[in-house]
Amino acid sequence: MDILIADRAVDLDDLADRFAVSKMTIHRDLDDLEQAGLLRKMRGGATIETGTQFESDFRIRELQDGEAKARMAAAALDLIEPGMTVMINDGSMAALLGAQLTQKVPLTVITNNAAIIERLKDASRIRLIALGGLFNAKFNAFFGVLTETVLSELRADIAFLSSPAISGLGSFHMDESVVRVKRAMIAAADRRILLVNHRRFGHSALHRMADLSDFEAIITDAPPESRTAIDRAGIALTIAPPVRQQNPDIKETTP
Amino acid sequence: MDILIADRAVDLDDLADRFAVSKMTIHRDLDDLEQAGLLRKMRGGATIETGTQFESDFRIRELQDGEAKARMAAAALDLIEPGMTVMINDGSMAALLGAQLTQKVPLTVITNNAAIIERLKDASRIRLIALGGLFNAKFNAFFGVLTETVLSELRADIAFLSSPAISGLGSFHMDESVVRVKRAMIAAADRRILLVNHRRFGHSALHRMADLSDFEAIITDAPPESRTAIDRAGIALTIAPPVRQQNPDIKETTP
DNA sequence: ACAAAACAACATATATAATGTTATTTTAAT
DNA sequence: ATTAAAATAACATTATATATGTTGTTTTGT
Repeated sequence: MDILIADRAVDLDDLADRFAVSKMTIHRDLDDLEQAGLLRKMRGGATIETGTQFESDFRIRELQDGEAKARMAAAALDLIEPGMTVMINDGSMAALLGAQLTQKVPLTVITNNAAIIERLKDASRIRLIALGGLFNAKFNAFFGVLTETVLSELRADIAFLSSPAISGLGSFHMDESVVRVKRAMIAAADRRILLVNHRRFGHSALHRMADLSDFEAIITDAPPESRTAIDRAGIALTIAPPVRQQNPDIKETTP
Repeated sequence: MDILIADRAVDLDDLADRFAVSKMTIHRDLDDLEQAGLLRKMRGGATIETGTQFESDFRIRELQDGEAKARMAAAALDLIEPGMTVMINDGSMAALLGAQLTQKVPLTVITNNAAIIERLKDASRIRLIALGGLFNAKFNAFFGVLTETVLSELRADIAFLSSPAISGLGSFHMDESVVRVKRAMIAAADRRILLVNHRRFGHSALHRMADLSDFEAIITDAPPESRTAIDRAGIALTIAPPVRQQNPDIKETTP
């Protein structure tokens, strides 16, 4: 998917070559991704599915930058102590962090993220408070008035938010109902942390979600260039640097 | 679990014998079941978990009477028309009905049942409103103040409730927070239907959940004997009769 | 103190999933 | 219509995950 997003199209023979597998395997994998609606198979390769603007689909996003996300999740995990009440929003980055919460039990976890709910349901020593609401398949989470109402009655020690677009010192989102829930989370938490992938910098979107100064810290894998404005504004920045692919002992950190 | 429910206790050596496996395998399996809270390991065997009175755990129940449940679900489904807002509570019976809701789309479904949420998440033409709350692993659903609060702001055309204990003209439940959510559902629906397995008749429990007269109809697979009192009280009763086990073409109806 | 039971650690077996191979069918360009 | 590349189907192979068994050691209740 990374290659496909970068090049808009991939060649089947080339993929078989790169990954050192047979063409049949590539065929099967592309079939699966087509089935999931992530690409369109063409004779000799595949192209990105039309309508999938800038990697906006969560199913694509969760296949991207797995390594960097793991680093960011680890950095976020350092801020969590057993006994805390932790709030986490929608998104694949958040889902990854959510899955690792079992390392910090006992914990109370509040989330509208369906992936996290499913994952933590049967975890021991985790009080799981699911935020209900109207299910949104695109973001794989629950939103709406119900969600916002419930959030107004809750309080968390720390909230982890993520954002698809960072521009200047603001965070943006394309969906109004998502923004409202994120804002409700910001209002319901004592400490607020923003998790943001380097790809998100320099993008904007219709709705302003928050100012970066609303957050106690920002965890990112962004390269130095993107961060100067933030540094200047004096916002704490934790960097989980993108990992050099050639390093063989990376894999041990992926779960 | 069947043996355990029948005999109240099982012997480890005996189990290894019956299933023709090593004692170590029995040890491990019993460990898993203990972990799941279904039994208590004792030296030389296991006993049924205290508090698990009469097969009360949903994980046990969902292994029982699959066929009768399918019939009851079908009867319930007849009451649902496309376009309705349907509310469904916790329980394995309810989960089975929930899974079949895709046959009546478009539909708005409101539920606190984790199995139904998971199942209907990616169903098309179903607006899924999940009731949040504190996750309860025993009942595989969400409960608590949050759930009740949210329910007070919702309204459904029809609600399907289930009950673990029917005694006389009353319905009972052992868990207070479950009762509160079920009551909130009763209050939030225009029409109310009770689904009740024949095993549940003649049992009672600490908390009264509702009077049978609160329901427009009761769907059951109970034999005539259990129902005389209900019939006399003039409550509508739909019977989905228990299926004769010897019929080989039963299985095709189980999903 | 001592058998029986429980457990841990490793070995083996079984089941499941992923990948590869080969033969056959489909496809697009001539 | 012909044909070579690509796609597919069916089966073989390999890898991985899961379940079970074995052995030796520790714990437990009498």
